Amino acid sequence: MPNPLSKANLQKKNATQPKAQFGRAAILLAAVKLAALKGLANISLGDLAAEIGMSKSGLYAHFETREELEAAIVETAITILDQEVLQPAFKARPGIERLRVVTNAFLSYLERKVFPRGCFIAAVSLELESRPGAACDLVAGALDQWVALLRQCIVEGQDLGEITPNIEVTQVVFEIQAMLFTSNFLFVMSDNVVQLTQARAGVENVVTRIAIGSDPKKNRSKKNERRSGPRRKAAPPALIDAVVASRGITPD
Amino acid sequence: MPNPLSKANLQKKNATQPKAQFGRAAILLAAVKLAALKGLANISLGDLAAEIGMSKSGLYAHFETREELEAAIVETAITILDQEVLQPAFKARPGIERLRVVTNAFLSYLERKVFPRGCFIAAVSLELESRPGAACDLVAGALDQWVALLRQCIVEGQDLGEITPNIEVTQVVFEIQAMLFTSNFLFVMSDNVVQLTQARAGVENVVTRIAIGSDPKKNRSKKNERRSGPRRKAAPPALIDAVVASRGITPD
DNA sequence: AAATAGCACGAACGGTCGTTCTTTTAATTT
DNA sequence: AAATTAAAAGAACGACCGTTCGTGCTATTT
Repeated sequence: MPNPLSKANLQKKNATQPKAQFGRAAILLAAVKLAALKGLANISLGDLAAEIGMSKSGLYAHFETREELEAAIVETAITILDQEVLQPAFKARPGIERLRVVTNAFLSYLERKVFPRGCFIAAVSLELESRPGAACDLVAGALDQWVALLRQCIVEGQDLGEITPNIEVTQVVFEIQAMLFTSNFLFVMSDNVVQLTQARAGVENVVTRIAIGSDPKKNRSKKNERRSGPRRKAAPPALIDAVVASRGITPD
Repeated sequence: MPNPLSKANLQKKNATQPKAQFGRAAILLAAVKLAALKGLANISLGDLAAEIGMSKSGLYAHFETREELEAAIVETAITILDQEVLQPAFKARPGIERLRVVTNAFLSYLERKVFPRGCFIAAVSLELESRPGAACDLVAGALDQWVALLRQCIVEGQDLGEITPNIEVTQVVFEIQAMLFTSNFLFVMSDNVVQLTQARAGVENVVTRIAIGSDPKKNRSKKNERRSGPRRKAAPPALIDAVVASRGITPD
């Protein structure tokens, strides 16, 4: 029933506007970026809508509720982390080699600022720990996957004879995680790549301690120049920005 | 000009209520606890007022604005951290001994849950990093103090001949900080004291690597049974709860 | 050509937020 | 005893929040 007297009809505009046409993916990428900057709980639908240039109510064509949006944001971020860090690790050779690949992949992912404020999962995990729901379950699963990958590297190294069987694997995993996790924190706080280098050296110190057949006296600086070397090129632009730009969205 | 017809007069209650009488300190302790649970930016004046049983407007007798309240909260938390961790460290003997004391003090401060969700400074530092102001400056100063203390321990150890002069002090500080910081994160996430033990072992592994005159072959499990032992007693109740209770405030 | 379905809009809702103002009460000072 | 002061209450404000609703475009399907 078309009503020619409706308010909307009275204020009809030229009707030649581009009518942007957003998709779930474009919204989610902007939302992930915003959530990384301000925290998952601190994004408002108004801010998000303004960021991508659409109205608040328009968002409800894609997400039934705010909670569903948050879960979708976390899911998107986990997918990015998976592509950036976990997948490259799974493609690498087992053992210490894989450990070095995951280390470099994670630090590169920090250096390139795939997320504007460090690892997204680390940023939201503390916040979500006290707020159960779908989003919380997703990050818990991602954290489990992450720890399992590190543990797998150590056990593989033991099976291959690279690593002493006489260690507490859990302790080693803790120390490696400590290097990477703290690197994330300090790099965000200081924006100084030295924090990334120190994490690399810290992991290497742990590896030296548990490795078999490496002279424990003085081989603490080189030794990984070719295997994990090709990853040290000029950093491409941050993933989120790249994808968002490719869709013609101007975030700011 | 007493107005006997005022609304307030009409709903006058028995007027024998205790009229609690709060002070800045009592308000701040409850506020610190609330901020530790929900994040500094996520406390509302209404929640805080309800928590301590007074009205929102009553808070404005003590704090001119919300920002001032936030700064005061951070200042209070820093004072607690200082008393719990830094002061005991400064009283200890220099060098490795002091490093062990600060390590144990920090882990004990986590275990006793002085703050309900781990180290308050660590929790709010990321949040404040993107929100300049008085509160941000305070945590930045506290972090600097913390790093300076760890560095001081290492340098002292070198001067005393306990630690090899042939190391990069900054790298060692990074690794020690990594153990403690990650312990904080994982302990909050899992509520499992194993994370504290692993941090202690991790620090000890670093110390073993840089120490002079310690047999690097097999002394990786005991060796700190007496020096840092006396601190492993039954944990007293959390500081905040204790102080709040002593003032007769029932938080929940 | 007509009907349908998916996006996106503006307006409005009830609720909560930080803040201000006025008033009452209790304690202290004069 | 009167005056002053500080602590706290209570009501109200404008702004913003998530959400709903009715409507209008535009492209696809019938």
